[in-house]
Amino acid sequence: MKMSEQRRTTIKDVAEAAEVGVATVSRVLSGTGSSSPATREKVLAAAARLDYRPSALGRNLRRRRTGGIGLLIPDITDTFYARLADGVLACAQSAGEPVMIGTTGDDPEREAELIGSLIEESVERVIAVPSGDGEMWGPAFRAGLDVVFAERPVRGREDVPAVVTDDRSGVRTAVEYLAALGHRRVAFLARHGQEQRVRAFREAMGTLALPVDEELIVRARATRDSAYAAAAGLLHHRSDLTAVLAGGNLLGEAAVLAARELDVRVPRDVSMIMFDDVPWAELCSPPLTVISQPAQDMGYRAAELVLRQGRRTRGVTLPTELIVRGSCGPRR
Amino acid sequence: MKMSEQRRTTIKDVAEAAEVGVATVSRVLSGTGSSSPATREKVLAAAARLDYRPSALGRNLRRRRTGGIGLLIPDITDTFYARLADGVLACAQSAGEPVMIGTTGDDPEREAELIGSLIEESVERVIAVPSGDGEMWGPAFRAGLDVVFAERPVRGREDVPAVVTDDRSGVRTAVEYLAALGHRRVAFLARHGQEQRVRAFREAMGTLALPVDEELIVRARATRDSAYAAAAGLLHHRSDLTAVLAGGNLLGEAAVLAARELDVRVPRDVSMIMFDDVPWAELCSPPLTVISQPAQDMGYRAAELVLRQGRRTRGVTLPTELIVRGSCGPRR
DNA sequence: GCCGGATGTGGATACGTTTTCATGAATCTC
DNA sequence: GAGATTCATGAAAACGTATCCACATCCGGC
Repeated sequence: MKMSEQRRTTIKDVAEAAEVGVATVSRVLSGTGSSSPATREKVLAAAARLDYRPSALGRNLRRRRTGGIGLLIPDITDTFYARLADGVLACAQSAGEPVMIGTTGDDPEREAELIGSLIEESVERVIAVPSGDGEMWGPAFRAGLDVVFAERPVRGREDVPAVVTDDRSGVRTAVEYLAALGHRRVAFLARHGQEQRVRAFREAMGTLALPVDEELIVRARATRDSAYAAAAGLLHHRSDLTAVLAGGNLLGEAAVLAARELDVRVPRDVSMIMFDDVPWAELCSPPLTVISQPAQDMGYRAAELVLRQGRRTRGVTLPTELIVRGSCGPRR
Repeated sequence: MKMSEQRRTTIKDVAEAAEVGVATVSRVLSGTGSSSPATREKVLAAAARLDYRPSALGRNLRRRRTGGIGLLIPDITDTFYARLADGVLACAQSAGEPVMIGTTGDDPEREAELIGSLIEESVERVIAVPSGDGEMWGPAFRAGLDVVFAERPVRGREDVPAVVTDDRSGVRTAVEYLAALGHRRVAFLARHGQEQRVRAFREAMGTLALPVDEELIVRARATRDSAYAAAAGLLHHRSDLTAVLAGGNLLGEAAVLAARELDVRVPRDVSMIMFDDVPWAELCSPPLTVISQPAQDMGYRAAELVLRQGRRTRGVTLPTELIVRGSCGPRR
């Protein structure tokens, strides 16, 4: 609702009330330069009395940059990205920095639009889960943005710091765990863009001398429908598989759902293991064995990186952890 | 990463390139006022050639307001609020408006800080799930913000439009459903701040001539730990109850978890019904019967309201829907 | 007691845009 | 065809801040 428009108190008002110049007020309030204790006191008192809040608008224009950080994620509804965003917010808010958020839906075009929007707003610091390839980001770098990638790097942009999970180690742990249970026909349910994990999967299978059947590597788009279709197709047509590794919580959800729908019993008929630990993994029956990823931490670290972009910094790789619950059993 | 600083192309550059005044450029580009087709053409060509993007900074300062909308939610990790945020983002992005997001953790103090931050940034339009009472919002109204509340209204601020679910109808539907199954000892697991639903619960029970036992109305804070403690306490100490109504998905999750932990079988020992439909409700066993709320729609509607705040508008109440799955059975 | 440096201060400017206002040209009206 | 009206246009002002620069004051050192 709208109230009466009353002119906002500006730095000028404070200057008059404190009987000093605006420059002095600015210096005192921003802590730059020097000022005598007496005037400092006067200014502070006047500012408090008038309930003065400096306008970010004026400051931004003068500094030619908007404070705060921009955050671009594919889907806020996916708990993984929600936790990532939560980490970013935790760090940003404790630093008093506002956060501008946008969802790309994993669509490079929308990503490009959002990047443009950030440039227009002169947001200089951006954390993004990139969906497009390097060229979407050309304008961003040309505009001088400080970018940190999260979850995935962008090939061809290795110079941009990225905070990612240790995909190779995570996948290897999962595959080794399944192999130890006797599984040989392992399927990988991946999202488009998870090529890193697919490569790691092939590598891990190879290392353990397990057969890599390319038909058991299925890709889906980042929607529930697409994930379900992929999972159902896999379970329906490939009855020789004995274990499924899902590349993310959406894929895992789809796999559990499809298994139930097709009367495939877990873990008796097929074992299941999923990337990303989520609250419902404990709720479904049997509880899901997962490779947990520190999503919130990932966001927090990315925010730290982008906030102190002073010194040249390389990316961070965060560890995964195998959490054994009840969805994997010995090969039938 | 940081690239070389090159002066951003301004409206002045475009004016020179097009051999017109800056005022004309502004008019053409913003579509205000009138201009001859010839000059319009020249300006557009020059702008395109220079790849000009108007700076939101300058515009904001001139207009004395930041575009876009501020969004304040308790917890982005709670899928309900994530879906709400998703709705807001969907509407805002299709209108080309940036969104500044903040999480309050249901803490009035943090909420007040975030409100202050929004005022400082001159964000004029705000959608909020309020945690504090009316007085937190005093400064916001004094600063002339356009506020729309979501999910919950604020008592004492009935003049502020609010987009809420039809709590009374939702609760009544749930209670009637349970009553029809023969349940009489029904517990309500509520979050602090859900007093509206608690009142509706008492009312519905009364209408059906069921006993209202205040000890069966339990409140928790908005964290998983608190929710679990409340649910476990309820199931542990009150073995005479035969049905539990959870006021939100966090509470429902806790109830399912606690029931499993305490070997309480659903629905044989106790029936369960939960506010808010979430993906995992279908995954757990038995699948959870829920009162679904249109969370994403709620966000979208709130965004619509706050964007066309031209004419005085009242709030919106959205309907709920009972989705029967497998977690409710006849009274044992 | 004069000079050089340090220190505190305020006037003025710039940031990039939108909008008001005045001006000149073009079109219309009777 | 003269006056009235519309139309397109650009110069200039404003938005609120940070910072450069010049000035004034004060101090210690010789």
